[in-house]
Formats: sequence, structure tokens, C-alpha cells
Amino acid sequence: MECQHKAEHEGAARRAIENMPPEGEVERVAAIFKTISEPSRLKILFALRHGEMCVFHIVEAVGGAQSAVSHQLRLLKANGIVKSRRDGQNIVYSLADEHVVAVLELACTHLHCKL
Amino acid sequence: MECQHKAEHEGAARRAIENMPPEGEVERVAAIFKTISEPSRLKILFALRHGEMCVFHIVEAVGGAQSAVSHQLRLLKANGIVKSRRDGQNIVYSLADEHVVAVLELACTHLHCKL
DNA sequence: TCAATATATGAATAACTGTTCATATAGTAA
DNA sequence: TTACTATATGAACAGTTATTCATATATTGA
Repeated sequence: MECQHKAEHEGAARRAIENMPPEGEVERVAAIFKTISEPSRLKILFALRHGEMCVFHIVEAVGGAQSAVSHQLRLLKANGIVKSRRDGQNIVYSLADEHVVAVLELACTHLHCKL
Repeated sequence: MECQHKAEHEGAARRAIENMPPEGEVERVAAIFKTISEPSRLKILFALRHGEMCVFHIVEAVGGAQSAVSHQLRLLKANGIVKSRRDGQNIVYSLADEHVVAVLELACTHLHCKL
């Protein structure tokens, strides 16, 4: 049985269906946001805003166990949020690109808080 | 015992600690990202890009049970991602502000995919 | 080679979260 | 009021995930 809604918004509904990204793309975007949606990982990103850092200093900056930070860094890297390079005994991490900072800043603007 | 890292990056580490947002602010930002990090909720946002829609049409656009969509809408609204107004028997939802679209577009750019 | 530092990883547990089912609330028309 | 449509909500279960602990790998210096 048909619904009794006003026809006004059916155009929007139709366009929404036609332009819905394929399932895989939605899940890729979702994975990005999920990766940066945990306070512990978000702190790492806030820390890396100020320049590249090795794991030891990241642990200092965000607190928590070295093992936990390492697990989180692996997730961030696997999802393309951060990148890393070896420098002697250290692994130096940095934000993958400028989009990351831009997204963080937009979210803060949305919340009316200063980064 | 002191670590043996190069001093190069200690400036970044110090700045990171000094500029780390307070715990509450980190968690508010994290909550925003967590809210938009589920494929089902993300689909709702992709759908609402094309204009406001009532729940019935959102269900049509994203699939799934009405109850599930309603739960998701509640979360989205509680976190300030969408807003709603009543229109007769219908509740019409729309994106809360332009930041939401901007964040989605940035994430897609990051993934090199067209929105 | 050995010892020390730096980082990563596997497994296990505890906490969290999305969905479903059943039901409740609210508006509309008769 | 009653019947119907539209939306919301509470509880419970299943699946996911972050952390901890113990251990492994890799680099450096002696």
C-alpha cells in the first residue's frame, strides 16, 4: 500500500536513491571516520598536528601504555590517516596529508570550539 | 631513565602536550566522528545531501527496518549532525549545517573518490 | 657476538554498539 | 471515539573493538 506523504519531498528521495554511493564506497568512508572516532586515536592526531614524532614521544603526549599506542598507530596507518618512516631505532609518524587536519578543524568549527 | 632520542622532535612533543585539547573536548570531537562512522548512518547523511526528507523516505533510500533507521536518526540528532521538524504526521529530517557536507566531501577527497 | 633500546604483535577479556522485536506515542480522518 | 498512518523507544542479543599482558622483532653500540 502506498504511503500518504506529500509529494514535495519525493524528488529528494528519488535523487537520494539515484546518487547513493555504492556500498563499498560508503564503507570506506565509514572506516575513515571510525578510525578517527576513538579519543585515544584522536589524541594522537591532535599531537601530530605539531609535526612528526616517534612512538616514544607520542606515548608521552597522549598517555597510556606503549602497546596500546602501537596498536592504535597500526590502525591509523592501515586506514591511511598517518604515515611512518624509520629513523634509526625510531619509527617517526606524521599525518598522511592535509585532509586530516582539515577534517579535524571542520569538526571543531562545527562544535564551536577552538582547535 | 632518560630515552636516547634525538632532540630534534622534542620540540614537537612539547608543543603537542601544551596544545592538547582538554579531555572533554577530545571526547566531543570523537563523539561526532563516531556518530558518522557507521555505514547505516553515513547512508542517511548521503541521502540527506539532496534535501530534507521524512523518515519514510529515508527508510526507502537507505534500506533496513524503520526501527533501526529511527534509532540511528536519534543518535544523529543527539550529536547535532541532523535536525528535524514536524510536518503533520511526518518528521522531516535535514543536515544540521554545512559543516556536515564539508566533512563528507573532505573524506571523499581524501579517498580520491567522487562524491 | 651480547646487551640495551625502540617498536610491534598475538591472544584474551571487558566494554561498547547496532539490530531486531515488540510496543508505545502522536497526528489525522472518519 | 475509533481506526489508521508515522515515528519513537526499551530490552535483549550478537557482533565488534580497545586495552592489557606477555612476547617478538629490529636497530644500535660495545
